[in-house]
Amino acid sequence: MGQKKIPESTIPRLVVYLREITALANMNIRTISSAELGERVNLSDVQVRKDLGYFGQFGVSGSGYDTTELKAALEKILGKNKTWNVAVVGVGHLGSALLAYPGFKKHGLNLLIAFDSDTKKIGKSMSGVAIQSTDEMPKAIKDKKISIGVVAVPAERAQEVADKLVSAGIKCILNFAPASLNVPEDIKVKDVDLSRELETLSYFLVNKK
Amino acid sequence: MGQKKIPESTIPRLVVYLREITALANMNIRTISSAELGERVNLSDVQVRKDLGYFGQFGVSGSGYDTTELKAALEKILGKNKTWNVAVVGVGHLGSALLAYPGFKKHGLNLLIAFDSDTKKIGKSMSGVAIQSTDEMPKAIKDKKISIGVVAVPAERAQEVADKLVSAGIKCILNFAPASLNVPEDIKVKDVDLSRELETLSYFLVNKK
DNA sequence: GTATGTGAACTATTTCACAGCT
DNA sequence: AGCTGTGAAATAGTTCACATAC
Repeated sequence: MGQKKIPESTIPRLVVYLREITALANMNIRTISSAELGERVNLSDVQVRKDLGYFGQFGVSGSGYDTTELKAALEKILGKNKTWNVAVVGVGHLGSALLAYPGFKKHGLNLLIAFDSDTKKIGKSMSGVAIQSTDEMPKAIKDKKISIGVVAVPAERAQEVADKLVSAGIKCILNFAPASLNVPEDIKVKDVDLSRELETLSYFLVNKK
Repeated sequence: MGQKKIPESTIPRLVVYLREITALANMNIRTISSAELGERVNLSDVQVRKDLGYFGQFGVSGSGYDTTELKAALEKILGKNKTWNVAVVGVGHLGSALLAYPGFKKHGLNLLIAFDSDTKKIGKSMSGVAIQSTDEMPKAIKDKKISIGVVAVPAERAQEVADKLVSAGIKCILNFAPASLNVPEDIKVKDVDLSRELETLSYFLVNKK
């Protein structure tokens, strides 16, 4: 029989649990209850148990969760034992900051190539990542088995870049452009949209009691 | 009678509508239907109408929405006629990129001060923003009427910075640290957490059919 | 006694279906 | 005819309540 459907919102919470559990394990804390864990990450004890419950039974009644066990389980669930190849498209202000960002490697993501259409940049390399012409994208993405494309181009060019990434066989897109990308159902898009966050805050400030 | 409750998730969509409507108005397109607008931002026509419906009746049966009218209405709703003062805490790699980011001003947010604990930086200024000692935070935040605090310090220091911001009277926090901040109910926190996004993508790649 | 795991109840959000306006 | 606005239905997600395990 099929496992019950896992809410979308559970996944980012698992990431948060893993972060906290890792810190606890490093402090040599052996077990933790769902209530304590929840308190540390501002979630209820039930939420924690429900989220974990979608993936198995990791706890021990009466004492809680073993931190090293739960850490291992969460790492497995989140695919931290696997690595994926990443390409960044657009080496402007943001793009070059991303090339220097250590977080990709830290999360099992190999930033293998960058693309740009500026001939002054093509052929050079930044933070150890070679910059190629956008024209070479389809071939390079296939050759290097890239699964994640990072869109760091201006909004006007974002859709066209997304189309190219998709047709080259990318599996998901991390989109920094303030644009709504249109992609096939089976492609996952994660928007990182600072303007959106800022205006949401502005709404909150205007409308708070 | 009170207006029906507005879903949290409606607000970021309003931002997206405004972005699209602004582009349409600039292209001298006068009216648009909810179906067309929805198609452009990958949402259903009903979703668009429901979202707008929480704030009033902006459309005309049979023809759709007047772009300039809707633009004005959305700008009002999102508080784009107001401005707010912002302080950035932590002038490291990310913090200094934020000081240079033009998006704050573009969205009506005045980045007035930055704080850091590094004595080499204190007293200097970057991208036109003066850097003060973290010790001066409470007073400076009150004096300059800062409503938004941006947390750009390492995870270990994030909670302590958040506490200081809150006790200084800040209204909301934009948190770039990979940490779960604990704040009073009436303070709005927006997390911008790249690690979280990256691991979510990793989960997606591992678990896709 | 303490804490997990989980159906059932509840709440939030989205989608449907259609009445009503231009 | 074309499109909005909105109650009602459906779906998704969270919280409650409690049986069960240590």
